[in-house]
Amino acid sequence: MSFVQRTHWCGEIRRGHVGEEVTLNGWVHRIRDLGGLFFVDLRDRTGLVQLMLAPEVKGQMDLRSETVLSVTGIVEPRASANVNAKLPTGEVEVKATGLTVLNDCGVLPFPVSDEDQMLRVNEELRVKHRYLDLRRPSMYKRLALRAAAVGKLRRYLDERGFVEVETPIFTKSTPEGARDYLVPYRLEPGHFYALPQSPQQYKQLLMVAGVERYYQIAKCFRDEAQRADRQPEFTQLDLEMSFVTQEDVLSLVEGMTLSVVNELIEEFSLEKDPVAPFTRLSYDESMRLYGNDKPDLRFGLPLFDVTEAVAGSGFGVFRSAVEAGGKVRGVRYPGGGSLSRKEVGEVEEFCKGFGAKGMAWVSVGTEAVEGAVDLGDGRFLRGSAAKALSPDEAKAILAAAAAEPGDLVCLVADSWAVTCDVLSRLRLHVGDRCGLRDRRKLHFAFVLDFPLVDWNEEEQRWDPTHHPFTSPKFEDLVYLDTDPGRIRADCYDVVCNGVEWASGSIRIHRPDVQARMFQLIGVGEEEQRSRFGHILDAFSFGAPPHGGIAPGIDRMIMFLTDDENIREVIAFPKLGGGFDPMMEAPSDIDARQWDEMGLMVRPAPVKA
RNA sequence: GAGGGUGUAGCUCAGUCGGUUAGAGCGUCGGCCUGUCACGCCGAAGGUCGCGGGUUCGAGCCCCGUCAUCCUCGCCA
Repeated sequence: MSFVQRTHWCGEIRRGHVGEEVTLNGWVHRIRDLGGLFFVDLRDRTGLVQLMLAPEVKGQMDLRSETVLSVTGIVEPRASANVNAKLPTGEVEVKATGLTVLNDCGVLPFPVSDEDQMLRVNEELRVKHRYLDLRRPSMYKRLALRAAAVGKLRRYLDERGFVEVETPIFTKSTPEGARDYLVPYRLEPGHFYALPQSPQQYKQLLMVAGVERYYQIAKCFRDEAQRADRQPEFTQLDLEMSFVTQEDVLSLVEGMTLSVVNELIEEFSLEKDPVAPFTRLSYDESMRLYGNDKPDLRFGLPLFDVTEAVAGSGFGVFRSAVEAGGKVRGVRYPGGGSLSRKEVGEVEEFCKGFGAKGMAWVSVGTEAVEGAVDLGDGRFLRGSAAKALSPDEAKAILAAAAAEPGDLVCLVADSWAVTCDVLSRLRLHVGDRCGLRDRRKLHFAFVLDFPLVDWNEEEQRWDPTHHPFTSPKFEDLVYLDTDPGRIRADCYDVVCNGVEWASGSIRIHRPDVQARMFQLIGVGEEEQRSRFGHILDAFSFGAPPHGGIAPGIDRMIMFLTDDENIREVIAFPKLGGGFDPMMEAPSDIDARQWDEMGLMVRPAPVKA
């Protein structure tokens, strides 16, 4: 079928086009039928323009939402009273002279033209009819933003001598980390390919291959439970460099991020402040000040530690925690002193929900209200711990917390790990409640010097924190036999606003160091051969020193769009169980395919 | 694997203490309307109250089970 093709885009028609004949192609966004006059907002991917159809032009044609049109007409100015200030094209309209319906549209499953209502429409329905959902300008903008982001990343790296290399999707299972997605191998039933959880080994092999600077926009596959920010397949900017130090990798990724993100903020008019150079902090600092390895640095409220000050306290909860080798740490809740008992109870319940045995609290005021303890310096203390603490202890806590009158000071006494976990979450919770997590800010930071290994209590062994090829810091190798937990790695994360964005490391390139690493994490020679033989072989042929990093593309877009759900930034996402309601995948296969693959399904085990 | 929320018209939701024929807005269909832009006005159609079982004289509502979905914990080197 032939049709008249567009001479202009809907969204670009302006006063300057008045008098011109234009042809537009697009979808009917919305209709206003006044009987003798018929208005259509015509939409293409660039925007909307109003068409005015006289009765003789419109005729008996059946126009409804999402009908596909080719329209020819004259651009006319609107009378000042009729200007629509909400539209960039609102000063003009196109008076149609010719109109062709290119395709009709059925009754829609949801209101495509109403962005407000679409915010509440059931997700499953949106994903099932994704091709309609993506017609919305806000969704198209996400696709365009993502494409621009990937394009800029590629350009940035191309200009710096990186080579984009594709690595296989059909690869080998490495039973570690996440569950693999498996693909049956027809020629040898019982053998399977695995889809890559990341191209980690390939990129290191490319360094052995002398590529020196590699990157890839890489799909990664992990068969694990879903979360708001996790999909079974997701995209990373995977990159690796040879003959580099940690500093080289960091400065590259920082420069790239600043350049690309700031250009996107500008070009897409995103409601974000320009991104500043990255903050740097060590893993230890991060745990001490924020309780986790992905701090939200948009606000302060660092955790504080009063273990020393309350070690001999009359407050039994604190004393016994310290005697058991634990810590007493806390976080300040600005203005929390005005919370009711019930509200403070809710904060305590929040803490208990993450494993705290309880939460002690004090609040400080300047008036001698009933039940308050006089600190003798014009300040008065209330709270669950107020009476049990000595004035010196109380003052030490207030000083450590930097508490001002009116603040609530929340304290948790427990093991180091529990205080970190509970207080890091409480800090974010307080940040939310106090409105400190500013949507305009993107605060990027490097977290450095992660431990090389951590102790796996269940298995009674050391596990790699990152992966077995991560290089230890040379100067820390002296702890290898005496205190492996103290060895730091040349390993780094980029975090943004409390979310892990990128993770990378300098890799081990010396066989003797690699052998000691395997020894430390309890991987014997036989297991090394079977699981890592190919890469160890490769390293024996002159592997250069190398390292890399892999930022998440989906999350990068989420930062920029303020989406809290990763589905919003993926064209065709899957639902919670990994199900795609549009394609109806995964699906059964036909009998012949079962047969060809040499597969059968075992009956489900009977539940106990 | 565990916990919580949701499930009523095409969409978004209301539905009182368990009690008459399950409602509203939007959309759809029909009619009217020459300056609308969330057009307006009049009218109509449209329901397996997720599914199965139970309690009850009577269940959208209570109970048990189940399915789907969302969020969280665990998990994700």
